[in-house]
Amino acid sequence: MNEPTRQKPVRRVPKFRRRSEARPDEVLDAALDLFIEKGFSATRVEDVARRAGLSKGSIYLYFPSKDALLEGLVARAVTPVADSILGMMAGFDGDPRIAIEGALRLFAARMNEPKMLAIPRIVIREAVVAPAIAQMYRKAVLDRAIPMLTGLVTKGIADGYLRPVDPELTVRSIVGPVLTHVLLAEAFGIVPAGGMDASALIENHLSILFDGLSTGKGRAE
Amino acid sequence: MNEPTRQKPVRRVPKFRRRSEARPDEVLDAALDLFIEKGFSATRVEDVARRAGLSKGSIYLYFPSKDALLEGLVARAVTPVADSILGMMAGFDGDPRIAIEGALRLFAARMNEPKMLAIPRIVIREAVVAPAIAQMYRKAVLDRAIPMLTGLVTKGIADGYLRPVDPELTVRSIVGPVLTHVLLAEAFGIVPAGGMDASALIENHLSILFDGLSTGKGRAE
Amino acid sequence: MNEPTRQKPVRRVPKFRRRSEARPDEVLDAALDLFIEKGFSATRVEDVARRAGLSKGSIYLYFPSKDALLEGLVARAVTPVADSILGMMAGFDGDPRIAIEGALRLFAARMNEPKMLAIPRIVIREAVVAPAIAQMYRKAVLDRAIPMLTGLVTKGIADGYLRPVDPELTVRSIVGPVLTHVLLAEAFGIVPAGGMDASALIENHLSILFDGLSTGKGRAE
Amino acid sequence: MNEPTRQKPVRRVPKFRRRSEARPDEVLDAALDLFIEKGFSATRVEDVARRAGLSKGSIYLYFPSKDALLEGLVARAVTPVADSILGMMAGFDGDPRIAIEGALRLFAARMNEPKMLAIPRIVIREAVVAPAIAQMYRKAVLDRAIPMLTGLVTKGIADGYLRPVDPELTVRSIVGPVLTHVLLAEAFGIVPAGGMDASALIENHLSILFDGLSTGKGRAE
DNA sequence: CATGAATGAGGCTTCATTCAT
DNA sequence: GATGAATGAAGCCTCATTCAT
Repeated sequence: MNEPTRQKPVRRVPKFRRRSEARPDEVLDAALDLFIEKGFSATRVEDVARRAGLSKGSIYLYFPSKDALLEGLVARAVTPVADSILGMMAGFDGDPRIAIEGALRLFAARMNEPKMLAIPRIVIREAVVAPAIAQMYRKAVLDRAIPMLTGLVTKGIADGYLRPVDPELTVRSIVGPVLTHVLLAEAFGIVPAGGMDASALIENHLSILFDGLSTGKGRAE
Repeated sequence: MNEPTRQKPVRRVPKFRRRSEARPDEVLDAALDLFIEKGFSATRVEDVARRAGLSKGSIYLYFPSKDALLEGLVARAVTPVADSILGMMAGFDGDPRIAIEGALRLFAARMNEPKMLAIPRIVIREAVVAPAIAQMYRKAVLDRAIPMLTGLVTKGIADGYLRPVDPELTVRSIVGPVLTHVLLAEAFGIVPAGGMDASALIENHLSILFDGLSTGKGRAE
Repeated sequence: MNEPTRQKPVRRVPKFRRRSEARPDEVLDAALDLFIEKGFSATRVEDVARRAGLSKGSIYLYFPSKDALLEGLVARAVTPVADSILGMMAGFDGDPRIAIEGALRLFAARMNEPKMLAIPRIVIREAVVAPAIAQMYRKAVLDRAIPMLTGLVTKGIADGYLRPVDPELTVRSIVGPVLTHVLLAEAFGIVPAGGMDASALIENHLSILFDGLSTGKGRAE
Repeated sequence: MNEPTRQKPVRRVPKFRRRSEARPDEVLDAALDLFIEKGFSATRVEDVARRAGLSKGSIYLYFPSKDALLEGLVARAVTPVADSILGMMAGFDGDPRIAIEGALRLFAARMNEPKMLAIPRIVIREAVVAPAIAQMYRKAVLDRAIPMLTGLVTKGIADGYLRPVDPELTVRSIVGPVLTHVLLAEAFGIVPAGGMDASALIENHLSILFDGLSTGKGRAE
C-alpha cells in the first residue's frame, strides 16, 4: 500500500520538545483540512507545511511525495470507519434489518463529520487521475462493506425476513439514498428544507426500503 | 504590461483549413474524450487541440480559456438531457409511479452512455475547485429535476397513490440507488455479477421502492 | 482551477546555493542591466535570472512578477538620488542660483552614470503602458523636486535675486536643457562635438539661464 | 527608409466603392490612435484592423509587418512638420531671435496637437527596442533641425546678436524647456497651475533665454 | 531533525503572421 | 482585393522536489 515513511525515531531525551512521533499525523491533519477546502491539486505542499507548522522541506521527511499524503490519509481514515461498521455487522444473526439500520445510522453519523466525509469525496475526485488511490479505498472499504451487506441480504432472504431480491443490486438500494443525500449537499449545496438531519433521512429511507412507497391503490400487480 | 516581443515567425507546413461551423463542437468532443480519460486538470489544452486536429492556439479562437471548455461541455450536454427527462415528466397526470419508472429508465439509459455520464462525473470532480461549474450544473439540471420529482411525489401522496412520506427526502430514495450503481462502477470499477444491465437494477430497485423489502415476518410494526 | 499535473521531476546538476541576503539586490542589478540593454518588454524573466546566476523560478522567490522588478528598481534608485539632491536644496537660504547650480551639477553627474539614467528612461518608456510605475516615480521624485525648485525660484524673486518670472514655468527652463542633453544622447545618439561633458553643458546653460543669450543689439525691448 | 508596401492599385470602375487609395492612410490613422492610447507593443494588429474597418489579414496587404506601421507613421508625420519649421528658418537672415521665436512657437503649436506629439513620444518609447525607427526619426528631423538651429546661433553670434556661447550646447537651452514642458505633461501628467498654455511657457522661456534670469544683485561676476 | 533557497519542467495564454478561399 | 481561420513560437508564472547548511 506504499506506506509513507513514518520513521518513529527513538526518543533520546524525554523532554517536552517536539514530539516527532505525532508529526506524520499532524501533517495528515493539515493535509486533510486543505484537501477539503481546496481540493487535492489546488493544495500546495507548502500550504500543508505551513498549516502543520513545518517547513516545506520537512514534509518530505515524513512523506515521499504529495501523492503519498493522500494515500496516507486514506489509509488512516479508512480502517477505523470500516472496522467500526463492519465489526457491528460481522457475525450478525437474526433480523438483518436491525443490522442494516444500525449500519446506516453509523454510516450517516460518520458522514456527517466533515472530516470523515472528506476522504471518499477526495477519493472520488482523484479516482480518474490516481486510480491507485481509488483501488486502495475500494480494497479497504468497499470490498469489505459490499460483500458484507450482500451477505446480510442473502441471509435475510434465506431466513425469510426479506423478499427474494437480487442481493447485489439491493445493496445499491440500501446505500444509495444516504450516499445521494450527502453528495447533493456536498457537491451542489442542495439541502432539504428540513436541514441535513440524518435521522430524518434514514427514517424516511428505511420506511420506504422496508415497506415500500405504494399504498394499495393502482399499479397493483 | 506583459508585452510580447517582436516575433518573426517562419511558415512551415500549412495544414488543412477553413471549417469553423462545426469547430466548437469538434473541440468540445475532443475535450470530452480527454476529460473522461484523464480528468480535467491532467488534460492539457494542447492535448485537446491535437485531438481536435487543431493547433494549440486555435482552441482560443473558440473558447477563451481552458475553464470555458468545461463550461461549454456542461452547457452543451445539460440541456438536451434535462429537457428529455423533464419533458417526459412535466404535466404528467395519473399514477406517479409510471412517471418515476419512465424517468429512471431514461436516466439509467443516459447514464449508460459514457459520454453522457462523463459530464456529471467531471462536474463532481471539479466541484470543489470550480464551484461556478457545479452551480451551473445545479441550475441547469438539479434545480429542475429535483423539484419536479418532489412535486410528483407530493401529488402522488395527495392522490392516494403513495404513502405519506417526506417528498424531498424520498427523492433521494428514488434516485440514489441508480446513482450509486453508476458511481460504484465508474469510480471504483465495482460491477454486479450480472453486469451493468440497467434494466435489472431498475427492476430490482423499483420493486423495493414501491413495495418494500420486507416480508411480513418480524420487525412488523 | 488551473491545476498543475503531478510532476515527477528529476534532479540533474545542483548549482551553488544559499545566499538570500543580497539576492534581491543582485536580481535588480541584473534586471537593470538588461532593461537598459533591451528594454523592459524585450527582456525575459529568464534573462534576468540567468544574468543573476539564478534559475527562472527563483526570481519569483524575491519578486512576485516581472512588473515588480521594475517597481523594485524604481523604488531602489529613486530614493537616494532624490534625497541627495533634495537634501542639498532643502532649507537653502541665500542666493538661489547657488542652489540651482549645485542641484544641476549633481543632477548632471547622476545622469552621467548610465545606471542612474536608465531608470527614468525606462520609466518614460513604460509610462504609457504601466502608468502605475510612472506615478510612483512621479511621487518619489518629481513631486518633491519640482515644488522645491519652484519654491527656490519664488524665494529668489522675493529676495531680489531673480527677475519676476513664472516660477513653475521657469522650472522647465532650469531643468529642460540638461534633460534634453541627456535625452538626445540616449535616445538618438546625438552628442555634441565636444562630447557629453556635463560641465561644459552646465556652464553654457547657466550662463544663458542667468544672464541671457542676447547682447544689447536689436530686439531691445 | 524601408517604405511600407503602398500599392496604389489602378482604378478599374470609378464608382464610389472602397477607395483603396486612401487605405494605407486610414490604417496609419487607426494605428496612430491606438499607439497613442496603449503604446506600440500593447496594440495588436487586430486592434488596428478593427479600428480601420478592415480585417486583420488586410493590414498585411498594405504593410509588411507591424513594425512597418510605426515606420510608416514616422515617415508620414515627420516630413511635413520638419519641413514647415525648417522652411521657416532656412535662409533666414537677420536677428536670429526672431527665427528662434517663430520656430519655437511653431514647435509648441505642433506639440500641442496630440496627434503630432504622439510620434516623437512613440519614437522615444521604442528607441531602445527598435533603433532603426529612432535613427529614421533622427535623420528625418533631428539631423536637419539641430544643425539648422546651431547654424542660426552661430550666425547670430557672428552678427553680434548673441553673446558668444557654444552653439551646439545652446541648442539644448533653446529647445529643452519646451520639450520638458511637454514631456512632464505627457509622461507624468504634470501640468503647471496655469494650464498647458504654450504661449505662456514660450513667453517665460524666451524672456529668460534671451535676457537671463538674474537681476543685477549678487553672484554678479 | 529542520530549514528554505533553489531548481526547472510544464501549463496556460497571446499574438504576429500566413494563406486557402 | 478581402477575409478570418489557423498556426506556433514565446512569454509568464507555478509548484513539486531536492539538498546544502
